[in-house]
Amino acid sequence: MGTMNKIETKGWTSDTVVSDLERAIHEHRLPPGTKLGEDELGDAYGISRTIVRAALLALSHRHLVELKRNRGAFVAQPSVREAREVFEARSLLEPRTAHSAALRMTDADLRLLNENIRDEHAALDAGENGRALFLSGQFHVEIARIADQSTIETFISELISRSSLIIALYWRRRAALCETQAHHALLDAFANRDGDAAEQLMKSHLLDLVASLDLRNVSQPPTSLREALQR
Amino acid sequence: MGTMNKIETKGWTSDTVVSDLERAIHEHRLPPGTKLGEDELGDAYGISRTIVRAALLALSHRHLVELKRNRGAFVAQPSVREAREVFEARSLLEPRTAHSAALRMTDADLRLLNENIRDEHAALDAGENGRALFLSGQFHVEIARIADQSTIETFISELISRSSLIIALYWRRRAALCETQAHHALLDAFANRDGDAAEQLMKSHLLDLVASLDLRNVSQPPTSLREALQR
DNA sequence: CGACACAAAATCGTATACAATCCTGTTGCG
DNA sequence: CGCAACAGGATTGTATACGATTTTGTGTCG
Repeated sequence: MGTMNKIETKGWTSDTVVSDLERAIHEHRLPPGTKLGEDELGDAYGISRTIVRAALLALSHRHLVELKRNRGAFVAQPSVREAREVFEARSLLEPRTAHSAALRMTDADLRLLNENIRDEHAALDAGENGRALFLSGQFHVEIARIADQSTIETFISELISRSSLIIALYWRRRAALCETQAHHALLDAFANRDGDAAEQLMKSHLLDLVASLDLRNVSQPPTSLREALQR
Repeated sequence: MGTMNKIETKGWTSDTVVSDLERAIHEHRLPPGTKLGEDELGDAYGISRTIVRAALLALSHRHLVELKRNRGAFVAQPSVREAREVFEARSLLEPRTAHSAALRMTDADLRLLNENIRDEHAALDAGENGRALFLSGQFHVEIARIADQSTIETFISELISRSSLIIALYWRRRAALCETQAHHALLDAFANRDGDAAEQLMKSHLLDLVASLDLRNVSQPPTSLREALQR
């Protein structure tokens, strides 16, 4: 367990490390609370701590990693409070953005979204739950891209990644097919260029998501004895 | 002009440097396009380039600074496109947030907002336009704080700072008193705990702001010959 | 005189060295 | 035997050194 293979693809820059780590976090290969040692990451990617620190700094600005002074970097563990805030922000941004996207939707965009849903289904069938979760998030980011709002896209992208952490911590049900259903309904609205329908569907989709979480405040700060054994 | 005094307050950490620079940018003491040399900043604050780079990285993540590889860091110059996007994002976030804030408003909050408006007016009278602009932005951030949504507050705070850059680049009118008027109207709605009114006022306030900008696409990429002499 | 080539200076990119802090295991004392 | 003090090791924080790239200045040739 102490060994960590080197990723010999070479050419790792700060940004690519960020993308790689973000994806690993998003796919739950790096669960909340995981320690991200600087030397360890440096060895893994074959780069010095300088680049690693820049990457960790970037991830901390996106609230995916928590930096504790003189203690190190850890995959973030969003609180119940933070979870509610993230979905509140999403509910302000995503419905209206879906509306805009529906009006700008091209056939190529529709094909892309369709492929996304197909891949997600395939991943689920193959038991690759992490990849499915990632693709599910990409669906939402893609909508912001189609809406042609890169600033909002940046925000949504961050919120999606944080949502993945929230799901890792607070997911209740195990039935995961509700996701693809909602996305399929959205796709129909997009195909019809029906902005109002898309907006409404996105709104209820987000409500369903929150409802599928267990956000009761019970045992909120249980992570008191130094993060409850780091996990 | 080549001299730069050292800021001898000591105890500069990465975050405090970020705050200091962000405020300077927000107040237009550092106009868009200004070069932020690493050695220069390091000397100014009495810290090494390591900390400076961390600060510049943070500012670049907030889109207040643009990093050009092997060229250096520059105060960002938002494009017309980006300007529209920023205000689109604000129009999605701020009205509903103002609604929430109105319902949670305490008397202490009202006093704070009132003081803010008073200070802004005083700054304007004293000819401190930069400080007035900063306070004007703080008004909006404060609303998000009162709404008790720190995630949204972070987004709005970034958008406000970026708006300051946009104003520096695209401001049209010189009459600046429209600002305090709108804020005063909002304060009234807050005092009445009237969420709907606050939401509506915020929405039109943002529309007024956009209307006061000159966002015609004419001469959009005039900054072609290496940023048109860096300014 | 103008254009190109080359050299020098300045600035950024990355790695590494050293200091500071924290964690852990051990020792000594009550 | 239990607890506190201390020492060793590990990890992060910061500064600095060095290499890479860009910019700028200079000289030569057409």
